[in-house]
Amino acid sequence: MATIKNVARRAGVSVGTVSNVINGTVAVKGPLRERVEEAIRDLVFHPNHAARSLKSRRSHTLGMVIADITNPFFPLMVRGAEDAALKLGYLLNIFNTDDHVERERTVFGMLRARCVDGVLIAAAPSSDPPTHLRDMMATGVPLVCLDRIPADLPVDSVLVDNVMGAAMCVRHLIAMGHRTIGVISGSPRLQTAQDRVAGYRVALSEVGIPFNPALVREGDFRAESGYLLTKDLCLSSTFPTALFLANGMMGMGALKAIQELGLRCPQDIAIAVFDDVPGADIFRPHLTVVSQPAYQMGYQGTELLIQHIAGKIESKEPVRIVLQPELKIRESTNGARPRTTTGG
Amino acid sequence: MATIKNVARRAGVSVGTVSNVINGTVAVKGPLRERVEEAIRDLVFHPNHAARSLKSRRSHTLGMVIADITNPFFPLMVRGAEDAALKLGYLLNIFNTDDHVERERTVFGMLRARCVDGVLIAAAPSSDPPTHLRDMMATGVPLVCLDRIPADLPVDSVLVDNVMGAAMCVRHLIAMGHRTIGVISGSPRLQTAQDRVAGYRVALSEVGIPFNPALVREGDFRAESGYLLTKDLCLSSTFPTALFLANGMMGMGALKAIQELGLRCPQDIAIAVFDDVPGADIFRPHLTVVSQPAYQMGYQGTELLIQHIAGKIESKEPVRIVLQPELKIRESTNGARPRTTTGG
DNA sequence: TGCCAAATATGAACCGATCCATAATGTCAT
DNA sequence: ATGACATTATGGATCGGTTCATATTTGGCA
Repeated sequence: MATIKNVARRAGVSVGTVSNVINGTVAVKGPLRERVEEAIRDLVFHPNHAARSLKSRRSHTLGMVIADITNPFFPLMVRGAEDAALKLGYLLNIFNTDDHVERERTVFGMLRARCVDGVLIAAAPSSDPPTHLRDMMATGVPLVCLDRIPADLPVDSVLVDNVMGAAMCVRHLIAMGHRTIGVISGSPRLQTAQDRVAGYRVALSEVGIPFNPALVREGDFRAESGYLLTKDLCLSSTFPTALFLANGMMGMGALKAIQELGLRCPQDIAIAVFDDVPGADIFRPHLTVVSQPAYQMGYQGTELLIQHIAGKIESKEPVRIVLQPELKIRESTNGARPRTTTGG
Repeated sequence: MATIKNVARRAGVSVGTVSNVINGTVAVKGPLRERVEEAIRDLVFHPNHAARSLKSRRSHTLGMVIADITNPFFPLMVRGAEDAALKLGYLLNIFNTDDHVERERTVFGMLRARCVDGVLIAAAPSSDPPTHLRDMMATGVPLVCLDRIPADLPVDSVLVDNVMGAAMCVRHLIAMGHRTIGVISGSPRLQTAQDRVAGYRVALSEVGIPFNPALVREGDFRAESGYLLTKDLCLSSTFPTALFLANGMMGMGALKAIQELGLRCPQDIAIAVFDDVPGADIFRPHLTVVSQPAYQMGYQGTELLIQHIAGKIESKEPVRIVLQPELKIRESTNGARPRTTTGG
């Protein structure tokens, strides 16, 4: 591997000059510059990253901490973050924690040893105070939280407006004439799940429909629970004409349940889902969803983080970027009025 | 951040001794060792990674080059690689190239600058000779190819036995009594696609069924082509009783086509698919598949790479690990004999 | 033409580890 | 007690960049 000294010798200049050409710290002009650039090309010189970050104390590397890349929500987010990072000259180190706080702590130790310039994290839900996040920030390493914010931590974040997304879904169902709308939520320990139920209630109250606890089921964001609870709800006495599922996997489960119950969708029961699902465009009926801008979340989170690193943000207040989900109306809510209104 | 000098001063020893304690290069004994360890703990000392790799010329970092993390095949592979890397004290840098050879070249430049100790790559298909791979190897950076091997390159690799997997699928269909078996393949430019058709032919020839070109359709590994070609094949004069789809996305498309044609699966037509698909366990009929050990591929590829880095492999011959796919018999081929045999 | 300030190039110190030649210490036989 | 040898600790050179104080060149003006 060619070093900066080789380049300097070949170009007949000092190492300092080569460094200046590379970094543009000081303008190097005319023939000198050309000779240096030629030498760099001839020797296929790549500045040694270790040497560079040793002296400059910046690694041009970001840490990204997520639960699990095999969870279909994360690849898009990671891709967005990576595209932004690469565009701005940074590189991403990805770590899976499976939502274990202990793994998070371990990972943070590594990030520190590697001198990452900043950290993106979709933090694990935890009742403990997030001391490792706080410590990292105290060390002066900028942090951006994606999707979830730990309680009581003044930190930059990029979020989806879960309340709004859920409300968009339910408003749409209401606009289609539904009045008896069931909801299958996630664990109330997750802020995300709480917000989506809140959005459901907002939409109902806007048009004066009273909240009916008998129409609510608490799931766990997995297909199986969507399947079981949809059956449960459809076989109960308060039979809904429409269903709002708080996440995509449960939406798939609901679809399966409805098929097995011999119900037609949307004629017998309409379905709207929070979160798009791979394969949703293959099976009938195509699901009406609000889709989360996961790619955007990764991309904008990374931009924000790098702005902080570059010191381009002076505000002492934590920055919060709230992204709007997008309602995609498809077959599962469309083309039929509810039974109770028109007889479907 | 504490440095090794701080630790040395605090423990009242030389920096060399601290280094020896950390790396175990030379055994440091008794009270000295204890004092050093205590100082390390007190100062929460993490050796600076940049300094370390500058001097030692090893970064304990691997590059991983894939097409696109949002393609559902890759997350499992990445997760496998990451788990193996972390276990062995390495860290993974992931790069998406979208299968563009030019991006691959750019990425290889970065990998070089970062002094990665080795590279895992699921190489983009290309007609050009893979000079960047060759150059990287010539520089002494070990390389392991995953899933696909560039032609004419003697390189370590971990592969799935595509011929065998396809043959397993088709043998199973034959065992269920089918004789007229259609195949929807991928682009013949992909070795993978070629191999899967080869496996199809192997299974047929084993039992003396002649190969019938009229039963073959060339798809492109996307759901849409599976959908269109399944309709095409089912409406053609050589109506198959069973179908082998060369990848998962096309399998989803086939399922949709069959539903729309009003055919029952497996009674009217059986389906077997290469490659598992997310959501395959939700929709009926559940698809019979051979699933690729993507996690294993990442994990074992990384182990192999690190063995090479550690110089534990002396053989000059490239190592090739061939993983066997697993046949998962589910509803789409089960529980019914083909029409032509039993009248279904 | 000569002088001074501004602009530009130089090279040595430095970042924080590793590693090796050398020094110091310890062990044992004589 | 002493020399010979093995064992262990030391400290300085080194990796390849960046950076800044200093040296050199350039250009404008009297």
